[in-house]
Amino acid sequence: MARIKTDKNISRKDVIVTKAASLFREKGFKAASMRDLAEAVGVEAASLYNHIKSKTELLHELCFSVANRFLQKIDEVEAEKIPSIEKIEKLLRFHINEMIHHYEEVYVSDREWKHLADPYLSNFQNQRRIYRKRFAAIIESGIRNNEVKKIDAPTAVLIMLHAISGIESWHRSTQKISAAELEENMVTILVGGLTQ
Amino acid sequence: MARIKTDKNISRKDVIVTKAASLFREKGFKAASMRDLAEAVGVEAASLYNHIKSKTELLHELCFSVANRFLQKIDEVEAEKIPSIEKIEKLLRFHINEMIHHYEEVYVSDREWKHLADPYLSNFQNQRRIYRKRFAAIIESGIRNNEVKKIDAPTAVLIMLHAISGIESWHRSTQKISAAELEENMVTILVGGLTQ
DNA sequence: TTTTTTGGCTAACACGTGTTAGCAGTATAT
DNA sequence: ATATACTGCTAACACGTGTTAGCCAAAAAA
Repeated sequence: MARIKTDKNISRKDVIVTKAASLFREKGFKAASMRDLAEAVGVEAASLYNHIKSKTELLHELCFSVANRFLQKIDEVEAEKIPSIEKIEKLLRFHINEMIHHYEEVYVSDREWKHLADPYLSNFQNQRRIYRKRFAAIIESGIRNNEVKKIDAPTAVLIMLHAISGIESWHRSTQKISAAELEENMVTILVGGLTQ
Repeated sequence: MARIKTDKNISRKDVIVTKAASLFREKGFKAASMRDLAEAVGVEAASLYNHIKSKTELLHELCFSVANRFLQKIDEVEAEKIPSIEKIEKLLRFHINEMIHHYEEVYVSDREWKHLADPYLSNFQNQRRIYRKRFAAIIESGIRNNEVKKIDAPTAVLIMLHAISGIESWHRSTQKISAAELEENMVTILVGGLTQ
């Protein structure tokens, strides 16, 4: 009988959620089956249900744990007393690092949230919309202070967030530049595109 | 008996492919069923098979028709005798307009190609890789000519392509700026991020 | 050691999937 | 008008899905 291996402080459920993130990223939520997941965990499909309620629960957990981290960060950044352009750069760097170091989760949250079921779906979409508005507001205040070009703020947000999701390609590429280089290049281009 | 309606020069297959694009975009390839598609077309599921070979054939057609348009465009742009930065801007504007006016197809090609089956899958990935290399080469020549900042070209490509796929959010948003404004804003930020 | 809880297993379910076979109207060409 | 090619239908298939029930061994608690 093959038990799920756990270290201290990592529940078996956490192991499942982590493997699920990896699988959902690779195949997509719908295409990844519970039998696939079971195999990845080293157990029979039915056994998973000793630890989780449903397949969608896995998606909830992934999506909201990511969303919460971003909301917490924007709370923190908004409260700081620094120029808007620095706030933007801070958020940007946070996004980049999340995408680099929590790749699978962030990617899944970004691409697979469509498959959430209500009420989680509406909830998630709301949080997302609000987050983007708050980000846009920072940019607009940067425009008012002449720190940022006169551009459409929602469009700028859209560009930045999606550009960062391109780190997916970096992860998959064989000849990677270092994470630090990647971060600097992205900041150079994106902040450079806003300022002056 | 409810026939599929067609105008002149539009085959019933084209009608199906178009509806498929819309459905795959909305639900994702795996989650969109042939019965969904049939309903959208106004027919029973089995009837679709008088016009198409399989569900994946629909995905092939969508992915490769988009890919071919982009390859054709980069052929054209590479051949022009203009500064690299202008080539970049031309490609950028082409991408933006494709995403604006052939939204569903381009989106599906971008997000759902994972579900292609070999040999189409390898083929598509190859074309994609080659396209990005050619794009990166243009940027690199721009760097050599001091038209473009010293940045990592593959990273710049990744940013630009993914930023453009963010037009998805524009399509879904209720308060849209005009397509022309969107284009100018994107070019301003992205080209601005590369130059100087 | 004994008892209880935890976590695995097999078997099975109800259902949704893509697809095929065979048939019958309908449009098109002769 | 007759023949032929289209294009729709119903019925059915084989299979993969998420999930539950019921059972038993192993770990944890007593």
